[in-house]
Amino acid sequence: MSSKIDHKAVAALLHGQGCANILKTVLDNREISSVSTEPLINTILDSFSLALSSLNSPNPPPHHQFSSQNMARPQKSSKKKICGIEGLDNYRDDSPSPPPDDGFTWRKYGQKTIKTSLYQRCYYRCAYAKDQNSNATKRVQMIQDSPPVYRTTYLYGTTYM
DNA sequence: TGAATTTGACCGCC
DNA sequence: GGCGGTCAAATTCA
Repeated sequence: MSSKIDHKAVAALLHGQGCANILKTVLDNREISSVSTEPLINTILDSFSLALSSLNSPNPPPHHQFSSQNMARPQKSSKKKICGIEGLDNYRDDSPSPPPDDGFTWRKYGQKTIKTSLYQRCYYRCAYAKDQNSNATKRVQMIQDSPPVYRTTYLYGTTYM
């Protein structure tokens, strides 16, 4: 039980670390004028809040991006072909650029044109999913062209076979 | 040559 | 039947 919570906390911390790296890159490149840093800062703070909440309580905290409530079709995504998963969590992040390094190594396994969107959605899976017994996946989709906005949806699934 | 990516097909849910 | 998500073979690249 606690291992599940630890995994979620670690995942949230890694996500926050990745966002911090992105923020650092943005600041290093003086991209402040073209890229808003506020969403990144909020994401970092949210990641820490999520991690702390995961450590303190098995129940996820209310969260503006913790998307059970904002996901368009959360039931479908959580049911599809993900067998034996407990505590499947979604974490959504809208950024001006796709995160180059968010703490995980991702391997792309699919790309689809979404009916309700003009842009294609890319599907990534943790490259070490088997080693870490993790079903973490993420979906990256451009939702806006100018200025570019990429919606990254993380799904942290832990299997107990 | 091995690893990563691409892409069409398949599966299950609504 | 339509759609989104995943699989797996084919292709590309270092």
